[in-house]
Amino acid sequence: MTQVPLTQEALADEGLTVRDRHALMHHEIRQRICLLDYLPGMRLSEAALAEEFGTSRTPIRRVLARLEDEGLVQSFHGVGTLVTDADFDALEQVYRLRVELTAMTGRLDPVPPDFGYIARFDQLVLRGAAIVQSGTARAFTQFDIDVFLTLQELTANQPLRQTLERLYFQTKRLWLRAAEEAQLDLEEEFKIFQHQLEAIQCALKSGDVEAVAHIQRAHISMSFNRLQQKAR
Amino acid sequence: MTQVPLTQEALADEGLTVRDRHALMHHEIRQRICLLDYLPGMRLSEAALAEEFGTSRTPIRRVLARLEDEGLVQSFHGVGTLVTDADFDALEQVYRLRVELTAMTGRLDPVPPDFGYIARFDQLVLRGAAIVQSGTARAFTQFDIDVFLTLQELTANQPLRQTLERLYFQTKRLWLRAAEEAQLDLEEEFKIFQHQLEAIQCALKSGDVEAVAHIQRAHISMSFNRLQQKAR
DNA sequence: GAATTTCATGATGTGTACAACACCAATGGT
DNA sequence: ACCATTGGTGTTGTACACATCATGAAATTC
Repeated sequence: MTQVPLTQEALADEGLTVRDRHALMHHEIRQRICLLDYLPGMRLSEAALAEEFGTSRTPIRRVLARLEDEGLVQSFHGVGTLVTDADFDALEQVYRLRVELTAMTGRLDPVPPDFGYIARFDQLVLRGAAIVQSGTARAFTQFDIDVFLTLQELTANQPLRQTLERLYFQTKRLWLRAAEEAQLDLEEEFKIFQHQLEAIQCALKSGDVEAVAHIQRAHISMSFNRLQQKAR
Repeated sequence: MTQVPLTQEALADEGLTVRDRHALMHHEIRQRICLLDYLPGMRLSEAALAEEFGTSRTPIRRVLARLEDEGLVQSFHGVGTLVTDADFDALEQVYRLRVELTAMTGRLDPVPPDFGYIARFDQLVLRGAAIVQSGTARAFTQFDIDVFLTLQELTANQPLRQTLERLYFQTKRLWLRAAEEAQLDLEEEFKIFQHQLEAIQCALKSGDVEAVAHIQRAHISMSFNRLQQKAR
């Protein structure tokens, strides 16, 4: 798989509204931060990003301002826009809130999965099996993001989804960072995640959205515990 | 109490960093929306706001973009920036999430109140008593905002506070709107709120932050129920 | 030689002109 | 009389020049 400049192509596409272009750039930069392409502390140049995305600084600044509100970057006048440090203690609060909110997805406006959804999830399980056998930490994270976004569809509560998305991307960096520092047993992590996927798959087929939420909650909580253990 | 142009004075103050100016304008415009100075559907002119705050459109646009992320306004190219409609059904989700999250403030990183905090809360109770006797819906809402922000200090969990603040300002308009449409018994609402304040005061003095959270939760839930009843 | 000052450099923040777009009223044709 | 077209007007979105600020290296002074 080669690194294609998909963002430039996508932005060159016509028929995109202003909102879409903004969302695309936001999504792309956020993903780069969470995949550690942009490491914590790294300086993001507005001018460089503007050139890359084929626009001026103004739209880029709007995206960066949003990312700043979301806690992923921080701008300093005269210095630059820096990727925030994924501090463990500070993110513990985010993790704990995520755990509670995830459990809530089963109670607040759950969406019963239809056949198409279950089919898509089956595809994800297959893709996960491939990663267990031969996958990098980065590919796994990318996969984890896709799974998360798919599971988000099971809640119709928009503010809950929006909040969970913010929290997810704030914490996700922590895992990948620990993995790259070899603090985590990658193979074990893959297997655990795959087991979780299969459990969710089972719950989905019985239409039990609340069970899906509980499985997720347990997984997030345990994942954080493993992280906490290895960090000390 | 006269309408003083406090924002212009505050913005004219030196020694304010860029962040502070941004926060001031954000706070001011958000408050105007929630106090229904800017009614749902009303068009906010960037140029007019820029002139009022003594700046150019650029910083105003940043504030409006943030308000758009928070769901209070929505911008349309070539049309304008409109205050979002406080739709009841859509905000029901927000209300329900608020109820759950408020209960969580007692469990996630509660902050035991010190003597100074209790003293400040006593002041609030006194101020509330004055509103019960002779207060407008607007003054009450302003008071409610201050109480909310004070109670927020009882949680050290930053993301939880940030989330609750978003949700609070999204729903607060609904109450004031119903009150102004005379759907609510104002005097009754005042008394109920004052009773809640005194209950919280009692809980604070025994240092039971979790009880404070539960009282809040119950109040928010009941307040929404009264709103729901009167709306039909 | 070390401390201090100065200044060059590059970053974000701001102001402003212009482009893109939506709305509406006036106008012309049918 | 009605409809389509067209242009005027006001809005948000974008590009760019400039202001403001922080940083570090170089020059200067003691």
